[in-house]
Amino acid sequence: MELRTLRYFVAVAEELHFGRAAARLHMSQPPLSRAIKQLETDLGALLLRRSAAGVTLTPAGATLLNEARTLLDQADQVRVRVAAAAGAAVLTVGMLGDSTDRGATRPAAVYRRQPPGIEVRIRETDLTDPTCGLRAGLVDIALTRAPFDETGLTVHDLRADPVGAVLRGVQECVQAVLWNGTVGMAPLGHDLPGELAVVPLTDMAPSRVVAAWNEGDTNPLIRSFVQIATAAYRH
Amino acid sequence: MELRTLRYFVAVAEELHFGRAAARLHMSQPPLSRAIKQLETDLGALLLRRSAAGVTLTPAGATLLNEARTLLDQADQVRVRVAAAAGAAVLTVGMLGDSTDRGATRPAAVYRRQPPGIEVRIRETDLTDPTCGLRAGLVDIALTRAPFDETGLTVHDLRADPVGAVLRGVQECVQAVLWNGTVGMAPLGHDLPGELAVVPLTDMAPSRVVAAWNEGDTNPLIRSFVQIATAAYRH
DNA sequence: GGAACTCGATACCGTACGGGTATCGTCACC
DNA sequence: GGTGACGATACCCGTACGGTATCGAGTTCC
Repeated sequence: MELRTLRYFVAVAEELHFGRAAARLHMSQPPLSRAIKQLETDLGALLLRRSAAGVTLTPAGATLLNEARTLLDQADQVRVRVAAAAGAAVLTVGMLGDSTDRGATRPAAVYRRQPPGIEVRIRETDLTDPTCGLRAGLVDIALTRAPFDETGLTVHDLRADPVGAVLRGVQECVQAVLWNGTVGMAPLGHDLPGELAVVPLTDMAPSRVVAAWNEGDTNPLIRSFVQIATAAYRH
Repeated sequence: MELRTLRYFVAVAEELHFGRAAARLHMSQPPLSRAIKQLETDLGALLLRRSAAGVTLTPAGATLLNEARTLLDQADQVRVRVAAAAGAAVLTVGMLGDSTDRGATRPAAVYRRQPPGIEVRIRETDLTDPTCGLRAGLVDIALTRAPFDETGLTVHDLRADPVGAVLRGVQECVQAVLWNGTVGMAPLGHDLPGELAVVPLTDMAPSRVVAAWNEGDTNPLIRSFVQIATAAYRH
């Protein structure tokens, strides 16, 4: 029973679907199945009932889901506390305007609960700099949207919004195409002003919300922040 | 940062000596050094100061020692709670008379603290059956002394007492050798009746206190009991 | 009722990491 | 300055983790 295995189990137990859980964990389904089975033999208990109707939790599985969540939370806090004891007490987060809603509130709250006051500074930037001042050293970590030039940066996917075309009417479309060769596009899942219509585009790569930081950055708060942000961006 | 790595760190932080910690973990020193270094880069903090005078904890290391201990304790309790939820609620422990002092009290106490009352039954046996009725199915796990016939059993070392020769006087020795080719021997670290003297024997394999259980036994309480017993036998 | 689809399990493979032994570098300490 | 102790380094090997391809069972739909 390792923390990684518990993360796997939590994913499966929350999705109740091996395929989706594997996608969420950025891995393929077979090793995930195997890991869960190993966890079951290790604990000596059946955790999941696999049936054609879907995956359900056994009593042991339900218990483990609760326990594992708190254990993983505590493990995250261990990282933060050690970082604080090591003296790294400030984390500056850069954000684009359009993701302000959910991105930073939760991680900031988690950090503020830590005993030795770690400071999280939020720096909002406009859309002209997708890296929110990462390269300039203005922020330690950026919550932003791909794609952008990733050289020298480490990028971690947080969420993939499907993309839709923003429309007002036929004339508008024609005008838009005439002007710059395309119609307006926006990630779905947001509320747009009332008179606008959005048509989902299925054959287009979804818009990725990502966390990015400078490749060699040793600030230990980055990793824990990414973990918390990952959880926060999953509704 | 995995639980295994944290166990490694706790061992080193408690021993303040890589070699002894490696011995305690039943592994060699180089991979242990490497694992600790990896943990340090993973956490982004220096945990230990290595100097010729010895190993000392940094502030970050001291914090991690505390945090890791509680996290590992909680991980052990997760195992127990899952086992309880799966319905395995009874563990019978067999013990030899001479190890009663420390073996079972601590694990039993830990188990009694668990919410869904897991029952730990203690069964003491005399020295005629070193496996305390393991093969007969009378107990789930035995705390006993090696060596004995280990076929079909899994054996886990808990402690290695150096062996001493028990003496009263020269005549006694001579008599003993004449009688059965040897003098009396006993593991050290125990209080013997006052008039007896004990001479440590250095060239003799130490007496191993071990936990043993039937090889295919799936009772999930066994593993957590072994972990707790291991900790309890280290003073 | 059979064809197609869904989804977890299985088989198999390559690599990476965790473990081992051998050895080095560097301090204390005679 | 020689020697011993101890952590770091170099190197090797086996396991185990993650990958792709495929199977098998169960549901759905025509």
